Amino acid sequence: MTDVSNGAAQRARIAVSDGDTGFVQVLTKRLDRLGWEHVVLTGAVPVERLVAMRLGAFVVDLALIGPDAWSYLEKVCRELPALPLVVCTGQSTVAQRVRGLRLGADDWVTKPCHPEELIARVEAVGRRRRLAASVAAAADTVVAGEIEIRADQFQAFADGRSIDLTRREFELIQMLAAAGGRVLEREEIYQRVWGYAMAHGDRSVDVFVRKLRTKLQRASPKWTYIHTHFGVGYRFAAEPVVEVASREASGARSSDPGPAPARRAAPARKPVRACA
Amino acid sequence: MTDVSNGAAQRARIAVSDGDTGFVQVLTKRLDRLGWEHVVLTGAVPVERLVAMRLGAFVVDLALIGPDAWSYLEKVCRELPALPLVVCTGQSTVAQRVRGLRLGADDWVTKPCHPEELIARVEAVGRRRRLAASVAAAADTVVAGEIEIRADQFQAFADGRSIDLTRREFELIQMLAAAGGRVLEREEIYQRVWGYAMAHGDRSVDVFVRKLRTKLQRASPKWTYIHTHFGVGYRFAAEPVVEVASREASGARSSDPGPAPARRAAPARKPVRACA
DNA sequence: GCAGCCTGTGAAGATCCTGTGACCGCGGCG
DNA sequence: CGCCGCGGTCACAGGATCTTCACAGGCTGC
Repeated sequence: MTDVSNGAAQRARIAVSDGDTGFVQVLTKRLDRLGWEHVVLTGAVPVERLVAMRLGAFVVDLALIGPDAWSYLEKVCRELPALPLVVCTGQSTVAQRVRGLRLGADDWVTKPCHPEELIARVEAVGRRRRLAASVAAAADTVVAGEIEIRADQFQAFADGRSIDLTRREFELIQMLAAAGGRVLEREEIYQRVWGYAMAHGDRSVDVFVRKLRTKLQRASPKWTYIHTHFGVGYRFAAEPVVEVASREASGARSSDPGPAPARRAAPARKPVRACA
Repeated sequence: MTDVSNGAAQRARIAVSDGDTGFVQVLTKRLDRLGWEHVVLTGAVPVERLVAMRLGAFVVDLALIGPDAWSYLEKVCRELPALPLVVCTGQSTVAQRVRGLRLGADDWVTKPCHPEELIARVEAVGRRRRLAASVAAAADTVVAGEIEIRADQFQAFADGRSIDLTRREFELIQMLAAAGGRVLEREEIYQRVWGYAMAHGDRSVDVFVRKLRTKLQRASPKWTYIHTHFGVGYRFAAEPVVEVASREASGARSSDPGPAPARRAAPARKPVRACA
């Protein structure tokens, strides 16, 4: 299982990537006094290195990144959704700020800016949790039921055969599988897989879940992997399909409606259903 | 148990407390377009009312609150630590902003400010909160009697098996369980779970309590969890079903839906009531 | 013991949510 | 240039869930 993270929290480690050396100096002095560990970066550090740093927060000046700033920002947000990220720039337009925030930045400050405020903002962002939960599930392989999700191949396999997932499908299943059986709301799923805020009414998640289910079912008919929680979202968990003697029933969700006084005791234990 | 705030919910509901009607108008129009539910507040709304609103975010202009702004802010942060809070003001000094952020505000924007940016910031805060919540969710499990209420699954379990609660049912039981054994009046329950004032004569709470009792009894027959306080409301507490050694079962108003129409048994005593 | 309000039940609709299949635009490839 | 795989959007249909009602039985207060 991939999952989670470092949870523990040594001292807050913050990375600052900014071109204004004077500003950085004042800032680091202040951080020192507060007992924060800090790293000063001087350019676009590859995301993998960021992951390895186990940061507690990341302050970045887009100007220092160069022309690829946006894609860099997007990548950081995608790979490290749990990393508190504060963008710090000189001039910037409303549109830029909105774009950055929607991509996943947690805050955006415009210089000139008082170091104390920047620190307060970083604190505010990371306040309630000190988990550099690197979803960096990146390098490993997850096995669930009959399938195997290999990050290094961007593909999932059943019984050794590729399931032929497209890129999005793969990202979706990987994200779900990495959640460790928790129910994830559509918005969270969207945010993590697509990398930006979900528009109201967007059904993409549902559609891809269907595509995934179809392929999974074809590859591994005896198991169900993605469960719907009505009114909430989806949950990933490999569960064997309990088939009551009947024939059909690929459907899965169906068995027992509820308070129904009649039926009961068919399945010795709860199989697939979760909530709905 | 974290508090209820915005469980996870329906459409994002945001409260805006700002004196600049023009700004508010533009903002609400924008929110409408995005499909967000919104409430406009015109002054310092008591924290209890905020709790009942089940907000997904709160934008507040300190100037509108008056001289007690700071203590108000502090109170809101203390009572609703999970509520995404964005302060919005006209002029402000670095010291004020730092103070506000330290107190618990998630962001602080200074007008003039483009509505779009404010919205993007609110979204960013909400997103961050949600991620944090989902990680912390694991710890958010309440156990009572034989059942276990898991926030990360939006579901309750008895003996490891899902009780198949629907979303509302789950929110209701979670809310009741979070009350720590206090008797809650219907109105309060309704406010907290549904998020708005209960219409006179609305029986929804009763209906859902029944549904819950039915499912709980099916899953855990030896315990009673929801107790009626006649003329008052309901109280959640796991109590073993008192079995009178002899024949009849304790009458307990929630006796048993199953065999139903048959038994009646003079209730030797009412085990359920407490004070009323 | 009686009248009157309060709560427990069941069931019928009204609503909202998710599953589907079809359709479109894009970009890579032959 | 046409074909094809992939992402993304729509509108519709089937269900699941939520509300609302009407009725019956159980408390309370007198």
